[in-house]
Amino acid sequence: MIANEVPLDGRTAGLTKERLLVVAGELFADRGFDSVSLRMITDRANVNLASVNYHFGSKEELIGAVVDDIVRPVNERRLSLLSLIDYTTQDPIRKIIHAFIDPVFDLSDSGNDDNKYYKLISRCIASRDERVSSIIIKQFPEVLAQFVSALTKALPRINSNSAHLKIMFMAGALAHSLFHYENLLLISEGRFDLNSTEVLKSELVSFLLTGMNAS
Amino acid sequence: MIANEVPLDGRTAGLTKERLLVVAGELFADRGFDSVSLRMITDRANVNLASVNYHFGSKEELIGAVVDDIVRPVNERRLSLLSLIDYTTQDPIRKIIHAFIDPVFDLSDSGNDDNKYYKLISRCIASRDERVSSIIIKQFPEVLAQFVSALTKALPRINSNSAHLKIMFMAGALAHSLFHYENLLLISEGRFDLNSTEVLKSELVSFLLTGMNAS
DNA sequence: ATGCCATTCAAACGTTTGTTTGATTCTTTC
DNA sequence: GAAAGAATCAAACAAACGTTTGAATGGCAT
Repeated sequence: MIANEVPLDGRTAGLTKERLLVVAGELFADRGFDSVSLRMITDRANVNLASVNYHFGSKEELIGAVVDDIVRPVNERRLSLLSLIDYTTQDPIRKIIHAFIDPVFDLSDSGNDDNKYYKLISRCIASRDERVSSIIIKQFPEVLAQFVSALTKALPRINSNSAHLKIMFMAGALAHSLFHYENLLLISEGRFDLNSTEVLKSELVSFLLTGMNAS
Repeated sequence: MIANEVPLDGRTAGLTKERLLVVAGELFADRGFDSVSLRMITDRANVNLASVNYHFGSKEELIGAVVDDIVRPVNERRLSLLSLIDYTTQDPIRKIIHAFIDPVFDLSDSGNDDNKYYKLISRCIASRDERVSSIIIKQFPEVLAQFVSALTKALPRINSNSAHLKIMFMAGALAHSLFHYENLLLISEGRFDLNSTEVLKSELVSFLLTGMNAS
């Protein structure tokens, strides 16, 4: 073995597949799923074109794997955080909001300024692409139902329609602001001191917090 | 002349171009810009394939025309409504919100349940596609700046960062809820009585109204 | 009627796409 | 070390794409 390649888990198996997932994620985050060809992905990943179909079966399944890889952990974390909430303590609504948005903000790209995970997850949340929403649609109704239930516990007087919609508003504000975070920095031309997403997050929380309590 | 085709305005000129814009808008709204081929459009519009390039030059310019056709009037209406606001009267924030969202909700598809304009405009708002955002990006900074300015007049204590972000939150909540309105109805399986977007709109307004006033 | 210009049309163009193939290389196992 | 299996590779595949072409068609002014 020449060993000029970095082994991942002993065998090279899994290395190519892993690289494809990573690189595809980066490109999908930047340009969307359709605009990125398999050749772009395999070139950048330094793997053979055929390896996509070998490891994943098709481009669609690659997209599915990339989306599932980022959406599933976020939704699992959301439900996990939600289940920990004690509704007898103060400010349960704040905790509900954090349960929804923290797993997204916590997607760290090791301090990188243009966080590919932010772009990718917000692209997924906002997507109406059949290939993406078919994955989202499997998980989101459960997530939505749980958060509606949580909101009802925290605000007994809220009705179901209103609760559903408020969760959607939250999802939209989250996805949109993260998605266009870069553009916002560009437009502002430096007038903005949002050097980290911390400001964005705290503004979002206070915005949502009052919104949730709306009549 | 066999006259088995329906004439529109005496001459056929303009008919084809108009039909292309309409049909392309419908398909783009449903499936996005990439997934829709020129052949789908021309088949459904009953026009020749080459007419797209004849009338618009390219697919990209067709997309641009469709997007501009829906985005420009909305933004013009927004600025127009915004300029009418008297900040000495009560509740200027409510008027700001209405100036932003009403032009979108007013995009009527003659009472059609699945309003193609809603889908299309929300797709545009949420899009990061270069071809779309290149059009959005020309208009939105001005719109954003005007609304930030308006928000500052209504809430003198607000800072610029916060104002910018709140406009983005509003845009996100608006686009996302409109975009997934159909899905929301599907998920709810009838439990929802959102038989019109009126409920959505009033919930959105009250949500945004309190959110804008957040600390 | 004739010539002119705009429009439409069927057909083909060259690319690019995702996918498949069959041979080759590497790794593991006995 | 040889056989077996997994993974990689260059090459080619058919299909779909946006675009272009050149002829055919239409209405309209002269």
